[in-house]
Amino acid sequence: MSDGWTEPSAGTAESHGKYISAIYRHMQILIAAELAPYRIGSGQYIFLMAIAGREGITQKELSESLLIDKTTTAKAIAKLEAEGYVRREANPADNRYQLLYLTEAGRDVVPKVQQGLNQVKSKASKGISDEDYAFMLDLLKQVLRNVSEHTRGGSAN
Amino acid sequence: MSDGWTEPSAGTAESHGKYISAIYRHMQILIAAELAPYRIGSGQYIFLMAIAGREGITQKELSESLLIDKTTTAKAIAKLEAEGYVRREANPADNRYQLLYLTEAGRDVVPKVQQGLNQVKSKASKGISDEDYAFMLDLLKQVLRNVSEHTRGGSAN
DNA sequence: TTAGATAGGATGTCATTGCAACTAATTGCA
DNA sequence: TGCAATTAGTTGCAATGACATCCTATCTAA
Repeated sequence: MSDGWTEPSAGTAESHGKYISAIYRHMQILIAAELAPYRIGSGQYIFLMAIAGREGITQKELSESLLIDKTTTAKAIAKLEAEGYVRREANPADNRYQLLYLTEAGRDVVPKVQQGLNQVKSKASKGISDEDYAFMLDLLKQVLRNVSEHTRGGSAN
Repeated sequence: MSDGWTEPSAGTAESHGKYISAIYRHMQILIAAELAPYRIGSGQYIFLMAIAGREGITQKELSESLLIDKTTTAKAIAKLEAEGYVRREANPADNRYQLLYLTEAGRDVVPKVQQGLNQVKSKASKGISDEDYAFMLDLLKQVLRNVSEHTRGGSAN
């Protein structure tokens, strides 16, 4: 649709990449600002919420379900642990891995983080109907499936 | 709906954030791999294409139209210049501005980069009809408008 | 039992990106 | 005219995140 550069039939036209990237960067800023009071960065909240959703999860499982590199996971968990929100517990049956649990402070902060995330979500989805929003999520899921198939971290790391 | 954690009416339910972030990260990887032969990273291609779309643009204008911080722009342009794809020219009327142009090598590489981006786009949009894709883009644009309103870089940097 | 394979993690390095603070050039107002 | 404010761009620093590589613990097979 005329952006300056060409557009032969299907393939060259406007791509989601530009918007995905811009939205991602702005969301990072909004979330970081929202969670700064709890000393939780935009790179950690997703792990905190995932652990809240299933205590006793391992780093490997986190990496797989969030499609994030395991070393990134390791560093984020280390930060959450340093802040006192997450606790590691060696699995007595297999000392190679450690089970992740929330601390008291972690359990206290999770609802606040959830609220902050809701703030950001409601800002971001203003002017979009629930149906349209749900439809967009479905399409984004399809895109994610497509792109994660083509990268190393597609299913594991 | 239903991911493990709560969902009081509208606000807590599944959010685009998770998908945006995962798609962004995987796209970065795909694009970097696609453009590696030309020594153009995932952080530079968007500037190259924007300059191709309007030669003589300034860094300020790039930052505004791409919604990217001006310091990020400065660094990306420096890399493109170091690779010999972009050339800076001082504006004689106002020495604060530098006008950006493609070099010969830049003009040569642009179609190849466009092709690489098309590759990535077609991988990413597999299984999505043109209509649905266009609809998704519209929704993403709305989300971007929403989030960019709330950050410093909303209109400028 | 022990060598090799496997798996969870940790560490070092690099690219992308944003913010604070700075420089240099231009503009505007007294 | 002259100095303060504005504007374009740069530099230093920090956070996010991926990849390569290494360490250690566990498991498998000879």
